[in-house]
Amino acid sequence: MRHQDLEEMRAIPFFQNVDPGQVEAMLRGAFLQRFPAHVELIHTGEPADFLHIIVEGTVELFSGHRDRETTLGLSGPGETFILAAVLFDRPYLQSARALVASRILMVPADAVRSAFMADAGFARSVAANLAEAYRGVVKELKNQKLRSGLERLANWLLTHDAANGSRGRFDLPFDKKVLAARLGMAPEVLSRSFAALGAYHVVVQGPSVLLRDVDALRKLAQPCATIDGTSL
Amino acid sequence: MRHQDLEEMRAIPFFQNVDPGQVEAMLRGAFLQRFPAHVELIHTGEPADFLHIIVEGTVELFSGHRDRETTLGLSGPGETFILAAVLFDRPYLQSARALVASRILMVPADAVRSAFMADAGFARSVAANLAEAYRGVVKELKNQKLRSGLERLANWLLTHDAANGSRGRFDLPFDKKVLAARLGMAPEVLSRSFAALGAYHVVVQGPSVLLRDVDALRKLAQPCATIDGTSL
DNA sequence: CGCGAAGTTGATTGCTTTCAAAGGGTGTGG
DNA sequence: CCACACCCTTTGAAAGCAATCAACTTCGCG
Repeated sequence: MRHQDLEEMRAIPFFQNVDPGQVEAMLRGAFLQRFPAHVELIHTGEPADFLHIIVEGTVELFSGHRDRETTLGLSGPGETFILAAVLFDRPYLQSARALVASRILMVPADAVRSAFMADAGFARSVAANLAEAYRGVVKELKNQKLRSGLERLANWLLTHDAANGSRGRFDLPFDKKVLAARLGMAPEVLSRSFAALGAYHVVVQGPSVLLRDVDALRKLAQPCATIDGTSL
Repeated sequence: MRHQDLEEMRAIPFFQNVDPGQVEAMLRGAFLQRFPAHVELIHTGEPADFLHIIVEGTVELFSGHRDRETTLGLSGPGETFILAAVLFDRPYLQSARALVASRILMVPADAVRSAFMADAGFARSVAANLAEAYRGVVKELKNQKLRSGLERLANWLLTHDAANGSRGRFDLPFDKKVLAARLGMAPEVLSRSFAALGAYHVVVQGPSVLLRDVDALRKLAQPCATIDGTSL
């Protein structure tokens, strides 16, 4: 790894408040890898050899069973996956693929476990990361079980708009196909849902989205602090 | 708390490999409370004042939104909830109610946070607990999104039978209403699903379940290590 | 013996998926 | 530069799984 890269890696939030010696030890055996779009990074059921940390890009977490497949979440820069499996040497529960060309820091699992055992600061950092991840999945489970597809879309639009300056206007950050998967619906349903949101003055043209009546949309969506989170 | 109770509390797995001084500090401010059935222990959205540890009984984790309600999981003796919220002083994402009369150890949140900051062993114990909880929710999300109601029931039956000696015969540990909620379906649907499993030689009479053809059931259920877990 | 909750069964509705087909944009190779 | 292929997206039609509403039965318990 280049010196400049190393410095960038040390700045990752996950490594803050961790004994620098332990960070060095983890980075020593790590790879900073570039992956092209669509490449599968890890596969459900395999042993957890590396902790992955997204430096740049977007990753889709998904899993299949029989002939079905479902998207479990999207992750962006600064986020890790899949820490829980790496920590206790368990098989991955999810697969991951790069949605766009991405840079991923791959830290050997045993280096992570060593640091976890040796350094209290890192153990706390790990716990914080796991706590956030846990809360994220719980929110997603509630989102899925308590809302209709239309409501999930409405809330995603509001959350995404808020995260982008509340201008009531933005471009979708990825294909509608991906958004549909993120929201847990078939692409056809997303298309129909966008059409249905016309009644709430949501105007969609290609990737551009215009929210002309945020209040009406909010009334439909009923956003909720214990469901709507910070994930993509 | 009585001396005998204190000893029982110290034996909780969650407290193993933790500095005894920190355990004492946490237990000092803790309550060992008895709750009758149906009582709500914590409520979604409220601040996390206590870490709850189930000593005896069964607790249902659930949450509501608008006029809907969904069960997110069931927990039994030895399990904690909701650690993630307590650790970082965030609002509960889930509500909890006792399904049967239960004994719950309630540890003040600030005592937990103090121990977490002071003791590396406890920090690791917390991380382990969160990792298991995280994996549990991911499994549940996959169970919900990748399987039909009938498949969820079939797998629950197989898992529960295996956890009880694989005798192909057991009694339901709680009302069918609760099982339906656990599996994410309306009680009527559970009833119909049981009827449908007659074709696989599943015989149900009241609370008693008889699996007369485990192979056929397994073929339908297609159990999977990355979905089927250890939860109730 | 009767009340009430739990469970079953039937009928209906609705959300979502699936299958099918067509339009639209982009990139490549001729 | 155009033709074509391919994928994304949309729209239409049909089918399915599950929720809801309603009525009836069963069981436990006072």
